[in-house]
Amino acid sequence: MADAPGFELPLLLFAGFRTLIDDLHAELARQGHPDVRPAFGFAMQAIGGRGATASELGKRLGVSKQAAGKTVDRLEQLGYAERADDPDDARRKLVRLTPRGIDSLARSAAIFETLRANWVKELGADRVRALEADLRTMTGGGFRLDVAGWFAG
Amino acid sequence: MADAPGFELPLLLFAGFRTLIDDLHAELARQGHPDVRPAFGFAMQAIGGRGATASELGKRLGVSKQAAGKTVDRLEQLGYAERADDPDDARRKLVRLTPRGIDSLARSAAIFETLRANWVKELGADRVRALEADLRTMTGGGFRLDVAGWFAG
DNA sequence: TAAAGTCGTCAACATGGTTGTCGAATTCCA
DNA sequence: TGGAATTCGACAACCATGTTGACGACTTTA
Repeated sequence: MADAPGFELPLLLFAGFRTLIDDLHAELARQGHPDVRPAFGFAMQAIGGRGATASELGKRLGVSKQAAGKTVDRLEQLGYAERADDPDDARRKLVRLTPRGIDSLARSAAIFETLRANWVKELGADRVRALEADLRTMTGGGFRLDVAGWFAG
Repeated sequence: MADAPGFELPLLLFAGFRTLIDDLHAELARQGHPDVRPAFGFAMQAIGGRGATASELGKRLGVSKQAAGKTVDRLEQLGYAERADDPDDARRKLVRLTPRGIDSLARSAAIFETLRANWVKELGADRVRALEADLRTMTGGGFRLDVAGWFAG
């Protein structure tokens, strides 16, 4: 059997990514978080449990502080994050996840475990481990969390 | 060694996709196509050698005909596509790739072969074939060509 | 031939990215 | 210690891309 054409490799990788993210959000919606968009999950992950300022968030996501601020606006509006004044530095405003935001992150982590377990059941643990190892080799393991802007430019 | 946490799997898949697409566009830029954005490559692929109407393009990309029309505007503006009246149906306008558009597609195909060959050199042909086969298993092989809108919603 | 459907476009809007600017607050250093 | 440099968050203007809704022009169909 001939090798697959080269252009299939990126499409397959994206299809895998997309399948996992779509499954995650379908299950999140079922568990009470129908408003979480993929972009929000990435942003909340970047905010983390200890909170972050808009500038820090921008650096972590690879976007400008202004763009990060807009994302925070959106998260605040949906009840997943809130802003609080920093008592030590009056310029800063600390963005923190609300209990609802933390809940969605915890559920996401659990769902990702389930989804990976599905892959293991389907492909076998060795193949999944090999797939992860190979991708780590080819990508250097540096995770960039910005997605939307990168594609459209 | 413990298994990787579940959330790494999608990040690794996306990192692999992104690495390939970034490498493609770096090389495309070197070969005289610095203006091609990832989204344009997908759109041109969807237009194909025989051309398409804006409505068809929208269906293939999974977006509205209006959004497809805007993408065509952009491709036209950059010299990668052109619109022509359909002699058989005065409502329709056929979008066709210009020679420059066709050139960028041909170069993309060649570059993807080179990139896959790099993966084979690094990982071995068996591992790359296994990776492709596993991803085909988990995704059903249905390629969706819309990317940008899906993520941000 | 009249009604229904399709095609492309325009308009209005949402989202999310960019750069530039700015006042306020903090840090640095001579 | 006090002025200069830096940093933070916000505002504005702009671009790119998506959405719906509407509409005129043109088929297709009943």
